[in-house]
Amino acid sequence: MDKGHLLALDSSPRPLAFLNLPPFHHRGTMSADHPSAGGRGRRSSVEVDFFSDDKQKEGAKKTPDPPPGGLAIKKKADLTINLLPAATRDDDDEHKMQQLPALQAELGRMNEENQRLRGMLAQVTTSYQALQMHLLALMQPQAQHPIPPPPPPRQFLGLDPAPEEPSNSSTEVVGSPRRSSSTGNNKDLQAAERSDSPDAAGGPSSTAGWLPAEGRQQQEASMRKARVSVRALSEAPIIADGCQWRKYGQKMAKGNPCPRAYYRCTMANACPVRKQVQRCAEDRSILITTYEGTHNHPLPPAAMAMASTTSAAASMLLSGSMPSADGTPMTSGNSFLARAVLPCSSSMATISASAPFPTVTLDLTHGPPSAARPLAPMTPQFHLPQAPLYNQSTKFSGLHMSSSDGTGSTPPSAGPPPPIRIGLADTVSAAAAAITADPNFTVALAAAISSIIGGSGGHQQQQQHGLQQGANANNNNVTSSSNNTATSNNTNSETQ
DNA sequence: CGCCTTTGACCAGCGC
DNA sequence: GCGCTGGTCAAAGGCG
Repeated sequence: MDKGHLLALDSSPRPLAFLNLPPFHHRGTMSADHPSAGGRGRRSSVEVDFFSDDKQKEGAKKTPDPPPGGLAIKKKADLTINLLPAATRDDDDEHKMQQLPALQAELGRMNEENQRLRGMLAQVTTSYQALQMHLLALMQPQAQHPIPPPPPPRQFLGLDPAPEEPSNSSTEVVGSPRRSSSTGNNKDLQAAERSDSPDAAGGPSSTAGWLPAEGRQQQEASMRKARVSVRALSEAPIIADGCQWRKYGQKMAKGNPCPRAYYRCTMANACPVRKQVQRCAEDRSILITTYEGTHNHPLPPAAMAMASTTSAAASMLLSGSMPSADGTPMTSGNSFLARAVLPCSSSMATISASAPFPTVTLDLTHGPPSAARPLAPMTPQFHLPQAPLYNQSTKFSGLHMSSSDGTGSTPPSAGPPPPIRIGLADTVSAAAAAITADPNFTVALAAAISSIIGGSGGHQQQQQHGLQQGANANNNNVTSSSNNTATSNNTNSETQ
């Protein structure tokens, strides 16, 4: 791991905190549109401190004793800029003095950039919340509904940004799932489960609890269940995501020689969460796992990584995929924002606008987009120390939107609808989820940010906060618990 | 004995 | 209406 490439002499074992942005930072490209850039900053560095809170402390620790009476370039500047051997010698003061103004100016610019990025992050967070509120408003079609009651606080993780308790809900069951439940001994339960799943657990109906029945019907008719499909390189028959799953069926899907296995969560009695596991027909090393529904029970820490990731993805989908009449999801605003934040992304998240199940596909199988490529060697894989989620050669890449068939079996680039960009806030959510899954995602984030400097910056914890505020307001314990080790994955079935 | 997987059958949606 | 397909059920059997 060539940390030096990225960490800018930060030898601490902490997750990425300094982002050694591409050269344009040092050329002032980033500052071109920033009138305030230029040489006022005191504490400055070529490092862009996305995580300044920690970093400021760290920086203070690292440089407890600034050079006495000497150069104004202190602290982190020494760490990153004074790499020239000549500049480190006392007898080369003249050289230092020559460099000083330029260095100061550069440091100032960097500081400004840092501040600006932090400001952008705040804006992103704010925008996300605003978008989410806007989404909620949009989800009330012509219903002069009073201010919706806030979703009940939950500790559960799932695909629903704000799900409601699935059980003992007195609200009528509205909207029909993709198909009515079949007959059978347990069909009533199944029907109730399915009805609850979209209503209470399924993302699209997450807000249905407080929507008028008509509005809910419309909403469900348009959005139904949200799905999150994860494509990961894995030799294992199944992705260990920390949950307990029970296989209840297996089918041969059309167009894929590999069977599709159906699992349901068994961590709680009536947990509506299900997942499908299938190998990619084109590349059998790729395991496609599609999640559907929301857990109605607390999750072990190991499961929270995936849950938060899928939750964020579902949120991304739901908040950006309010289908229009022609089924086109995503508002133009979202698209614009997404373009702003992830122009470099190419293949991380895809969204399927196709009914009946809007689906987000997280493609963890590709290398990083070109913009992040220089950083790629830093994080070839996303190992999740506390959870086995991504420890199966899972790779992360960029974010982008396209269409798939909703089953997760279609490659992200496939599908008739044109690529759709995800919303900025959703991107933040997804990014935050990924960060939750693995701190190394900051590398990719850094690359994304650095490549689109006019777009967004990020503070890891703030993004996580944003995720938890928006993508899943209920999984506040994701971050804190993600450090715990849990090996509760008892999934041992095989797809093939 | 309980939990799980396997697997054939069944049902519903959808397209023709 | 029919066939295809996806999704689910449930009996049977395996395993610890």
